[in-house]
Amino acid sequence: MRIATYNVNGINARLPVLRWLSETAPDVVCLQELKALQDRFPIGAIEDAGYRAIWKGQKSWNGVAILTRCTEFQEIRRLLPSDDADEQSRYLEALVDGVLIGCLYLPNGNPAPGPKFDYKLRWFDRLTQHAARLLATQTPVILADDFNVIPTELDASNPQRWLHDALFRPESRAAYEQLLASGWIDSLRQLTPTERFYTYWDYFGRAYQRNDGLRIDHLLVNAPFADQVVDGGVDQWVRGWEKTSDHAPAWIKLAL
DNA sequence: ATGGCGACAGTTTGTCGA
Repeated sequence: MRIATYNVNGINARLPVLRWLSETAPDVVCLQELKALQDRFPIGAIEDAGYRAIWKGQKSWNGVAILTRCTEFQEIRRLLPSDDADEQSRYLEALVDGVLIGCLYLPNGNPAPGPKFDYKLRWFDRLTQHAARLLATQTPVILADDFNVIPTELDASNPQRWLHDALFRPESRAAYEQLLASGWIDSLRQLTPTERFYTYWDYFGRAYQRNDGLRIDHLLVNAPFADQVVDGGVDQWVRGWEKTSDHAPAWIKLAL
């Protein structure tokens, strides 16, 4: 089973998403930043591409979706627990052929410090609490995300530039480390322990052409199933297409 | 700390993202 995560930066501005789907055909796809109301999700085009989908839209911002070509496809939850007042569309969870898939879009958190950074850390705490419950299941679990966290200095072309940014501040990195320590493996980093590679390049200044990027989109797997991850990578060339997102798709392949 | 660029809302400028 091949599982991909892709922050599309506006699903309706992104015809390249359909091209990427048809050319790479992942079994499961987690999308973030739909930037579309619920009834503006292009379900017809997605189905024409061979996928079923569940999605959670929102006006202007955020929005997440899970797409699959697999047989078993059951929505589990549409909200991250512990804050009923949180109205931002950032979490979806589904069971796909025996694998529990969490699709999430962690808040950016800038400017930091400030209320947006506080919201990011609170959201992260709720995620870590929920992830602990998921660890109790005996099934493989994949958390596929735009995490908006640069985990280490190996994950940015110029780490110094991001020292005071919400993506790289000590609190954000500590929250990510704490989540991993609670029983999760950063699967792409496990496959490629020492090389720099990125999933995001800013639109400005020909950042992609200069390979001035960040690794902020991650696929976490619960530790007991980490040895099932047999391959993975970033479909980096998609970032070079016209009218493309500022992120590139990242994916892993599970042996099961 | 700013810059710079792109999407969206809904009108021409503001907000947000990373």
